[in-house]
Amino acid sequence: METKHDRPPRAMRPMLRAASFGRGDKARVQILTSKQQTELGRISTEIAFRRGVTIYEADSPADWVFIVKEGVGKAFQDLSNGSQRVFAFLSAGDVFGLAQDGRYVNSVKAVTPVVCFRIPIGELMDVFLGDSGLELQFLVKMTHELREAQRQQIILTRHQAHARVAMFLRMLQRRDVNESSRIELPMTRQDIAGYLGLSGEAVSRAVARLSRDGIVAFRGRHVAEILDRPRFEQLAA
Amino acid sequence: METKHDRPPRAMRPMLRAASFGRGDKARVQILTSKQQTELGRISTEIAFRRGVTIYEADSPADWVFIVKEGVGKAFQDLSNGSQRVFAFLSAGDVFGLAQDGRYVNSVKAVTPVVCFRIPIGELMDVFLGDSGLELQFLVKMTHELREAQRQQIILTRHQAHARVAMFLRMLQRRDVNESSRIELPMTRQDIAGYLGLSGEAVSRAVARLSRDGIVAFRGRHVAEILDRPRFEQLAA
DNA sequence: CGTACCGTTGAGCAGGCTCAACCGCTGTGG
DNA sequence: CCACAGCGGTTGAGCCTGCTCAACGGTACG
Repeated sequence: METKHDRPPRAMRPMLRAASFGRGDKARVQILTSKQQTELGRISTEIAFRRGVTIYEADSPADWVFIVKEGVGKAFQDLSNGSQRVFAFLSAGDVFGLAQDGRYVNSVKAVTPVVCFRIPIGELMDVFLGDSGLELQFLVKMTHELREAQRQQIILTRHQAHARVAMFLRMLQRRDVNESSRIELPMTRQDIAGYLGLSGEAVSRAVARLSRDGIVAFRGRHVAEILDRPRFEQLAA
Repeated sequence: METKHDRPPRAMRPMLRAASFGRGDKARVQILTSKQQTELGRISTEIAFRRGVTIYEADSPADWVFIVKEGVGKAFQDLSNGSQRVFAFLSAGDVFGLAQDGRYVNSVKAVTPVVCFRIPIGELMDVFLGDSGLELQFLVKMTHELREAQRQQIILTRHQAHARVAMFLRMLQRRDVNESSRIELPMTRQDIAGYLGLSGEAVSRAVARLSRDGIVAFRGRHVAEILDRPRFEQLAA
């Protein structure tokens, strides 16, 4: 390494790799301009982690955002059954640490030795809030969507069909403002099957089972009603 | 409905619903300020879709971004085996249509009658590009991540373990700039299992099978090499 | 009122999970 | 230097549940 400059050379500055919105690049490429790199570099510090080290734990206060410079990390959650759901392997140019409710949602560990750029979330937000802030709201929204997608990945790794359907119902319930026990399902069973990664028949049987077990009652095909909330929550947990 | 104003009343303006970064709200709430709503309203037009109508098709040119005002839609892809993977059910306050490479990645259909705010992508980008544009790159990145998560959902609904492992290997291969047939796997088999939603044993057996079938050779535990590219691509498709 | 498609139910099959034993590597302490 | 403990990985046996194929019933829409 020939780092003989006071300011880090180009290769030492943060990279963000992604496919862009516009026409042109389909590959995962660097999307920051040199100027943007400098701006990020100004507010970030480099930090190294040894292999196997926990970079942060889920639910801890989210004070920093990280960008991977080199090495590989994993973002994961420990599930109640003792297994571990890995959401992503993080490598050079990946961001992690964008939080929800001021806390990290995943844990992150170093799979190999990892070097990151660490950015105080407050300073990053200061940069973002420069103008109308509209864009920030879209960023928030996409981050939210990403978390939803991760939650859905958990659902998809659940094996029991009736548990998947219960999680699906709870998702719909949460989406409404009023969390009544009455849930509207405007979509078809096939749509649900496609969403849950099940066959249509499996959804049918799962619905029948929830009904038979007295956990959820179905008033027609598009309305569900939670009967046994404790068992429902346990299934959907 | 009492729409007697020239300018749409508050309830008629775009909403974005999400959980925010900061401390406070854990629920899915409106995140736009009144001013931001007005700004969006200025560049958007309302458009209604009848139930069952296709709002856009995957791979078609992405000229608009949509925000759901009311109703329910689904974002999906038709898979090669004839089934349909549903990535999300879209309801009030959801955004869709942020593209990759100038084209939509999913198809979207109206599950119920749907009303959307439709925003020309060019005008939205003009608003976003107001200042440094740094924030936009984060938006791009998170959108990219979301697509990755969706791709992973497809993997998770693949039943055959060796197909999942093949898709995983191809993902790692694509991540490297040089798409050589030699693939580094720094993570443990258990990490892979957690990522693919499989047991550790299933990963072992899948690896053994790929090896036995002459599709992939494993040089130690952390290096794979594609031997039969056609069959590999077919598996990972 | 008719015709699709959605939904339900049944029978049989297959692939992944669990439990369990064993191998091999690594790091540690006697 | 060697013995051992611990963990990751592999392999085997048996069970479980979701998929496939198939037939039938119901609903919604023209």
